[in-house]
Amino acid sequence: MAKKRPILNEREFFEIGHNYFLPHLSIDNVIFGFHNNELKVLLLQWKENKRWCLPGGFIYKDEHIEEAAIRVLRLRTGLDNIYLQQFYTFGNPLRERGKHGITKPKEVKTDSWFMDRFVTIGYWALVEFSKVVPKPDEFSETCSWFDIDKVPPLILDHNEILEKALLSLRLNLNDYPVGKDLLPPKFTMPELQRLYETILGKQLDRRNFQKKILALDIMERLEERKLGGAHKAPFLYRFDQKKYERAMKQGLKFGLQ
Amino acid sequence: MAKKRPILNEREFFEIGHNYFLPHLSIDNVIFGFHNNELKVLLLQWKENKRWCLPGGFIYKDEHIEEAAIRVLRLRTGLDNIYLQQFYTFGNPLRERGKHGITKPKEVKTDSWFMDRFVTIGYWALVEFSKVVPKPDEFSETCSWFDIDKVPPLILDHNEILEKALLSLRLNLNDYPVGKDLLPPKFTMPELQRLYETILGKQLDRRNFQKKILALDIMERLEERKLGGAHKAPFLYRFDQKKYERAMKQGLKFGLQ
DNA sequence: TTCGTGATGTGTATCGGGTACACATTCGCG
DNA sequence: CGCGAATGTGTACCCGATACACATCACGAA
Repeated sequence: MAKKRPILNEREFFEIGHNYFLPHLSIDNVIFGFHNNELKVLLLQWKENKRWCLPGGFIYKDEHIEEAAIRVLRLRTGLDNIYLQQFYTFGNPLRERGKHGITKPKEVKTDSWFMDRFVTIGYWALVEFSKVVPKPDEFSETCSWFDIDKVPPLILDHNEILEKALLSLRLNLNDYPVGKDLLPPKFTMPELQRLYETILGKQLDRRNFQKKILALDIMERLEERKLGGAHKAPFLYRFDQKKYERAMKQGLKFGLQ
Repeated sequence: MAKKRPILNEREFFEIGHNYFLPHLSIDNVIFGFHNNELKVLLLQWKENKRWCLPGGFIYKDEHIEEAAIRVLRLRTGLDNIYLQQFYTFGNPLRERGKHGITKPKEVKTDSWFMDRFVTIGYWALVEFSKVVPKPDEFSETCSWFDIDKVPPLILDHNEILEKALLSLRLNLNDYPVGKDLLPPKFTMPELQRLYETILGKQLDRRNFQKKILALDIMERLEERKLGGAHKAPFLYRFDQKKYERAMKQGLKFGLQ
């Protein structure tokens, strides 16, 4: 699966990267997390112009595009075995870094493939916030989480890509228990509800939410309660892998509108 | 929008096509039609090896990928102003014509970009069967319709692409009145039902189907009936553009499971 | 120690869409 | 002219979705 890949230094990357990567084609990952009752997305800040962007990368000539997306995710988060969902491919001919004020490093004398027009394939992933150690890439000085509703203007069409990822995530909410990936192993019902409310962008009825989620029969209530809050202590829950797999076989519906 | 593009002859296409098209990147269209109560898909047959494939094409260096898809659709069907839905991008590194017994024409002496590994972007379209004049491309001798369940083995991973298109179409059935594009202007309720049954791959109750479809209030019943059948003459219906637009504004659901 | 606050835990009545189903009608054909 | 087969139409029921109320309890303030 994971082949040995050449390691290029920065100058080599710009000058001869096109010998190793597919030209004109890139990957962009929208990596979602959930923390403090807020949906977050992982962004990088460029050294050069201080602007923010989605974590992305390129595809080795003999690499599956999904492999490339997995590689990018691993490099930025340290995480493996994460489900990635391809959601759209963006192919505006104006997707060209030079047309958006991005330049190659001054040390690079030759023309660079990096400045060409790029078609980019978008993937999103759901990760457990606390497990992530954000790591900038070679072009970035920072890699950090942003509240989904406090995302700054991003380079190129990355804001549009993020929007489309969120739409796709919403659609997937009906077919996949997103809490399984976005929450820590033990969580409370209010936390799970807040997650759904954030993704859907609207309020849900507490009692009906609990009824519906529990009816799926894919999680178990623990004896423990979450103490420390200023109010009645809520129960902790945990996804039950066995129950979950059994339910998925029967074709589960998570439709919460 | 539609820019002037150079016209390449066959030899030029193979030998210098990479100067005009994005390398390693292609478009494949899954074009659906409906005729004789059967869902159909448009396929091409290669001159060279007589094998069948999806109509596809390449992307000019300054062309939007969707523009390319529209261009391919127009070239094969003669149709314009058709909605195209991008559904998935296929990026297996083994998508390389040489690895699947496809060769370049013998007249072409140089190596050809055409034989490289390709990532392909899949679109599907719904067209009115009777309006289409299937037209083969330069590499094909035939362009014709196939029943969706009688599709032969196709080149590369085109069967997989077709499968995925069908899945995507099924999902879209809930958000879009497919009959509007796939049926002639006047149609009967049984015809519309057969269309849904074919796409969903299962039987629907006649009375409930009619109730649900009419409840959408996007079509009108005409006075005419369709004569000639061996039984009671069914009414003809027509989609009403005004009603349709009004309904879409309110967020319509075509959920037929 | 007690009490107030505010969030959580649980149950019930109602509404509406979805499903199942039956009988009358009518066109073409033999 | 009557038969067969498909269409036109209406009703009862089921279940999930929604709306909603009251009891419980952890913390913190008095």
